[in-house]
Amino acid sequence: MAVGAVLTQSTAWSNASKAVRSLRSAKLLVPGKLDRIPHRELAPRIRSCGYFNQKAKRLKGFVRYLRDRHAGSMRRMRGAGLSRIRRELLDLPGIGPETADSILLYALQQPVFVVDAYTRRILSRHSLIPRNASYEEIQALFMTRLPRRTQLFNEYHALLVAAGKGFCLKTDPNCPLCPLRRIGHLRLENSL
DNA sequence: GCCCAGGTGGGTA
DNA sequence: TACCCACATGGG
Repeated sequence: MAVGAVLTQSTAWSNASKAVRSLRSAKLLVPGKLDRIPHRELAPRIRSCGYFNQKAKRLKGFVRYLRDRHAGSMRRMRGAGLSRIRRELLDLPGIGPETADSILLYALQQPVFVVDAYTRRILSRHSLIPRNASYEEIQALFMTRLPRRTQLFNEYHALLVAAGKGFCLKTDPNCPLCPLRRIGHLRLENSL
């Protein structure tokens, strides 16, 4: 999940998932292996997700951090505490807030809301946030209004992505699972 | 052939 | 602070 979070940066998941499968088939989805493999061998492996030279460096930066700070163990990393891990991740080159929060939510099951381009676009077009709202402002919007539950944040993010892609709304505007209907439950109208 | 995709960081004004 | 741009491939 952490590798996928880096590889999908500004890239369709369909392309990132090919790169993840390539790493898996080569049995490289192991921190120690990624740490030791030379850049020149790693980069071609993840070619399909684009920006492969940058992303190879970012992956190696992440596993080096995992090795040095958390004994190479995602389990140990998880035990280190949410705010500390988030700060550490943001200090890594090529790991910004969305990638850091994706790792926290999806790889470490921490209750953190992931804000992506779809989230920003949807809220902005419904005048729920100003155009220049910061990542943290948007994140706080959700985190102060929803129960802090990993599974709930996970589902909300998935629904926003679905809404962003135009799923559901186009096919059935009355669908009870319509993402925008769910977001309406947040009572965001008076926020920010 | 053109446009865009679930970012990030460095450069410039 | 606010843009602009490089990074790069694959699919519609």
